[in-house]
Amino acid sequence: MKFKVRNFNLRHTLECGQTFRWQKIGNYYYSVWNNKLIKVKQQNNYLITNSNKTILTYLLRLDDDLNKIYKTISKDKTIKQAIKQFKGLRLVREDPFQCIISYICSANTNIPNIKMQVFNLSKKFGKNIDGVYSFPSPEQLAKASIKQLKECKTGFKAKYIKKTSQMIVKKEFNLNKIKSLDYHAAKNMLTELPGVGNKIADCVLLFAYGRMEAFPVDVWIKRIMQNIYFKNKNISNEQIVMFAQNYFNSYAGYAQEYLFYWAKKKPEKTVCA
DNA sequence: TTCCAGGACCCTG
DNA sequence: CAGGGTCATGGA
Repeated sequence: MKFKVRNFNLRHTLECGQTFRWQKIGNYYYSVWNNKLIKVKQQNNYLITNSNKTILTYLLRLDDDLNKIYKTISKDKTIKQAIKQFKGLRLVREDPFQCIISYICSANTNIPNIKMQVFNLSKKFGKNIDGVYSFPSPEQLAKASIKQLKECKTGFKAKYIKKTSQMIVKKEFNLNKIKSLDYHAAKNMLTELPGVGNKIADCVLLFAYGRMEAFPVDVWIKRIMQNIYFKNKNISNEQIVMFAQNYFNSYAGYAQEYLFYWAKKKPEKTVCA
C-alpha cells in the first residue's frame, strides 16, 4: 500500500545510527516486526510498503508532532542548522529487548560493527522471515553458549548478552516494569542489567520506551556538546545530561539525535551557539 | 603499527 | 567520587 506522510525523511530516520535492524536492498528498507517482514521505501511525500500505516506510524513515530518538537528544541544556531539539514528525521520505537542487546553490542565500537554483530546474532539465532532474519528472543539468547555468541563477533560483550537475556527469561528483570517508573528510576533499573550503564540505559529509554527526555552521551555527543556549550571545557557525562534536559526541555532526546547525526556528518566543522 | 569506535566494569587513590 | 586500564573487533 501507499500513504502520505508529512515532515518525514525515511533515510535520515533509518540511517542516523539509532537503529541497526533495517537493511537497505535496492530502494527498499527491510526489517522484521512481530515475525513479519516489513519493506518500505519513500517517494516524495509517500511511503510505499507491504505493511500498513498503523504499524509504520508506530515504528517510525509518525504520530509525533515534529513542528512542535522543533519549536521546543530550536534554542540556538547549531541545533537549527542540524534540524534544517536533517529535516524529517524522527526517533524510532524499537522492541525493548532488541534495543537492549543491540546497544550492549555498541560498547566501544562503531556503527558498521554494531550492525554486523546484530546481523550475526539474528542470522544465527533468529528466524528466516522471507529472507530477512528476525531478532532472537530472550530465550534463544539465554540458552546460547558463550562460544556461539562470540562466533557472532560480539567479543567481550558475549557474557553480558547471555546474562542479560537470562535475567529477563528468569523474570529477575521485568521489561514491562520500566514503563511504570519515572525517568531516573527507570534508568537506574536498566543499569542493573550487565553491560548496561548510563549511556546505554538512556538509549533504551529513548529508542524503546519513548522517554524523550533521555539524552544519551557518547563520545560524539560529548565532544560536540563540550565544544558548543562549554567552551571545550571537560565536563562529566551526567552534567551534560542535566544541562541538555534543562536546555532542550522534554524533547532533549530529539535534540540529541539531530546533534549526534550533525556531529558525525560535520566532524571538521565547529559551530558555536 | 597505532588509534579509534553510540561504554561498561573494575580497581585505585 | 574521579581517574585510568582493560576488554574483542575491524577499519582507517
